[in-house]
Amino acid sequence: MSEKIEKSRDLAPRLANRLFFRLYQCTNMLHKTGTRALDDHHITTQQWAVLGALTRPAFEGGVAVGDLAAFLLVSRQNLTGVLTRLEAMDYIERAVAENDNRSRLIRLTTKGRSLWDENMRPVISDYYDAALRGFSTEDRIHMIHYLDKMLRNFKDLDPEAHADKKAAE
Amino acid sequence: MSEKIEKSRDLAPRLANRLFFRLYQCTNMLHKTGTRALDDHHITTQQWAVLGALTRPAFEGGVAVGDLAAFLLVSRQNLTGVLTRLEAMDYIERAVAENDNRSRLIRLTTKGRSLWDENMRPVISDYYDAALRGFSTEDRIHMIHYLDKMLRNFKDLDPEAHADKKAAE
DNA sequence: GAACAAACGTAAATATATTGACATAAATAA
DNA sequence: TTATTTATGTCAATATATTTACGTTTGTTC
Repeated sequence: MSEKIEKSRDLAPRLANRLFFRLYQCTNMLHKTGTRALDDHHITTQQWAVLGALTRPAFEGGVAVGDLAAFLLVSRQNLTGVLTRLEAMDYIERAVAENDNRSRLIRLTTKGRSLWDENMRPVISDYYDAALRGFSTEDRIHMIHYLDKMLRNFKDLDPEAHADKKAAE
Repeated sequence: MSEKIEKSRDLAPRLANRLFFRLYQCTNMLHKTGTRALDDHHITTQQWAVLGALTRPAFEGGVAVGDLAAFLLVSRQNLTGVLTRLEAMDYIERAVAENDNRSRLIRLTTKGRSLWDENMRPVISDYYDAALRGFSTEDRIHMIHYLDKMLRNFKDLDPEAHADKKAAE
């Protein structure tokens, strides 16, 4: 009995280590294979994330830079770089917000919308199918649940993230 | 009945999208909060991953650059950069392998070992506790299982990764 | 109206990320 | 012995990442 307790106490750090290492590896592969999947369209995974976010109905009228950074959980400066390159490719545009002259609303252009709907969507769909092969619907839901929970914990660790608790999907 | 089937078909892409977006966000936060957790020691998350890997018993005698890159699933060139900075801080050393003069074995220095054992370990432990708050042992095991499975899928997607299927933990 | 705060662009410094490519030395295969 | 392959360092180009900081404009509070 006390051996069992001792064993399970010894197990937890190893599991945590293993879990985060796997997460690290998975992410490395996500970026590698994801970017490659969209090579034909010269879109990186971060650009993919931005474009995907902009397709959301809630962002159809445009989203402020700061809000988008908070949603994606990246720094504003880095996002600015990504946005600038997407703008250069005519996939997004920046517009002055009507109710606040300081604010810039980021939104998809027609070209960007077309890229997403006609070029990226099918590739992404195939990619997801391959990456989630063998995952049942229940598996997916469970994994989302775990990632959700972890994300909440990360946000609790980060003082700046508290103001953005509303950034739920 | 056909409505139910239709509904579950409609659900899968949304779940996949949601899952990968969560993964993306989690990773962004992992790097952000993880690096900050080790600010006192000026260690980034990637350096953490390298140092952690080098503490493995199997790598005690040193590990070749290419093997380490394959283990961590990062590019050789990027790893070289990380290693060079760790070497500059005297946390690792490179040694010519005995049985192959072309090969460089990467291993922890005494200083690196001490950094890991005495400085990083406690911080990491606390960090993991916080990041995995509310996760039971079973949750952790399931999460690892899912990540394992996904990693396998990613590797299947990547022609170069096939040679490294042995890189299991 | 003055003081303060916020939104964004920008700059700087540092670290990570990839791919493609090349050169050199060493190991392996023919 | 020669031809081929391999391990690593290096180069180049591009893209992402963070933090700290500053400046300008605009909005909000007192």
